[in-house]
Amino acid sequence: MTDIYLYNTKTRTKGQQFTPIDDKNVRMYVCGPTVYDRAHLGNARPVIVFDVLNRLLRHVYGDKHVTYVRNFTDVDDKINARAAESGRSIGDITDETIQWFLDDMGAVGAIEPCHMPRATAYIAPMVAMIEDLIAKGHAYAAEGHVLFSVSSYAEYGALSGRSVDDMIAGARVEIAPYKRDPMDFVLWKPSDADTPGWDSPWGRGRPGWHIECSAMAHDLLGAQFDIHGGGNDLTFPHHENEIAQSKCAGHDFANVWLHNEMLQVEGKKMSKSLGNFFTVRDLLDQGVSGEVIRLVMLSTHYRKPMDWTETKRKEAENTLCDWISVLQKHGYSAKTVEMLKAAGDWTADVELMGVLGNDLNTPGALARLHVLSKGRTAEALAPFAHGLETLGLVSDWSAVEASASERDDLADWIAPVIDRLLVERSTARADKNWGEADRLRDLLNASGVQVTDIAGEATWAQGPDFDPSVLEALI
RNA sequence: GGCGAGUUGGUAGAGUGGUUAUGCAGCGGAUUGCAAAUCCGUGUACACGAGUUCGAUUCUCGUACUCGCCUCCA
Repeated sequence: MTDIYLYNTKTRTKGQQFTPIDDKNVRMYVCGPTVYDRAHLGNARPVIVFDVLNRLLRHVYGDKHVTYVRNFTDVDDKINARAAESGRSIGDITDETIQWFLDDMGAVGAIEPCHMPRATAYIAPMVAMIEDLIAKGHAYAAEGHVLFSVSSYAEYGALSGRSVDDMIAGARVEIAPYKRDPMDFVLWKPSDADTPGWDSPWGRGRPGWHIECSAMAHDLLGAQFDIHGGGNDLTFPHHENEIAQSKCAGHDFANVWLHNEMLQVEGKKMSKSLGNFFTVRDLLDQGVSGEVIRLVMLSTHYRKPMDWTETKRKEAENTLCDWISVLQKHGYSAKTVEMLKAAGDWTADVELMGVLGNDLNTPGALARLHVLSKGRTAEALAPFAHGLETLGLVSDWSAVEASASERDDLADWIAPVIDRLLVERSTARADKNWGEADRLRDLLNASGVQVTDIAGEATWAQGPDFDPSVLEALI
């Protein structure tokens, strides 16, 4: 069995081996998106990171023994603003955005979590939790708001390593007349007639952001669960506040906290003002495949800042192309994989899984894949193929087979023309007319056709720059 | 100001108290009519200073620089 070690933000160490509370039901909660717009590339990082962890946990504990929850925050002032400016209903916007998110994340190979709760479906548990916090003296109502009293929780700041005194000195906190303490944060806030609201003991209103995750995690995973994940920008205040709420409500909450580092683009923070802001959908539309996006993401460890660059995109495209062609050469298809499974040859590479289990060392796992890809037979390549599938880089083996024969999709005139040119070249070569032979080869290369000579036999394949119009112009 | 992370060879990027990361690029070789493709081989690396140690890129402390968060942006 693969041992798993995870860096726990709470203890700031990789520490001891991961041991689930219940190995028949390993539970993980990851903060999902606020649904008001297309997911940008940075949004994809935690999705992919925790998808890898989900796959690893399933590998180790079994598909049936992992519960993965990722929420949708579908009540938020940004959504309200988007609705107001577009004139569309909030429901329309959130429904559409959720579908976009699922499509885009599916494209980068993310398996859907077991549960994807919407915050608006959990208002009642949130209200109940807030009432409980008030009853226990950790929260108070004021002017239609309910606030969490930070001073009532002695360990506030433990996750992020901050002290309340320091933060107040920093003075970047919102001062409001209804707050007893500037650090107190909102659990419930009043809604006017134009904003979505639900009836509550404190009047019509809507929940604060932090209480959503506490309530949904509790409802779906129980008072104590194994892993809580998210981007490291959420460490404070979001996760700190979740912990305060849940602990004060009497829940043990998450054992292990994981945070991925941020994503940059060409060395700079992705931002609209720098003009380097783009969504996952933008890349897909440009023809960058989801697998390529995923491979680039996996090439940097999740706890380090990752830089998205054009160079990396290109390299990932080449690597993926090489890997797939290795498998195609050995006739990989859905049937091949089935046969390997039947023969008991569909096994994980122990070293690869070990590397992955060591705090999700995906760059190390990719290095191992490079080594495994040197296998000489279909059987010898099984751990390689298995590894590709485990990392989510290949999900459909019949597609691998299909792309090997995509020559069939070319226009009818192309293949015969290329074949004729190759025959002419063979004749020239037989006559030792090297000038003519090379002219024909250069012509094919110029149009992006790869000519490969093996044992005197010439074959061809479309290169990445294949352009039939160049071929047409040259003949 | 507070908190945290990082600094590895041309480049990307792992890792380790003494032993080959890996990819790309480069160089050499096999192969080829010449190439391409493929295969094999190959590197001068661990910011700086001090300390611990038989031995540190790897541990400790300090310095410099970079970056992130503290603004309900993952």
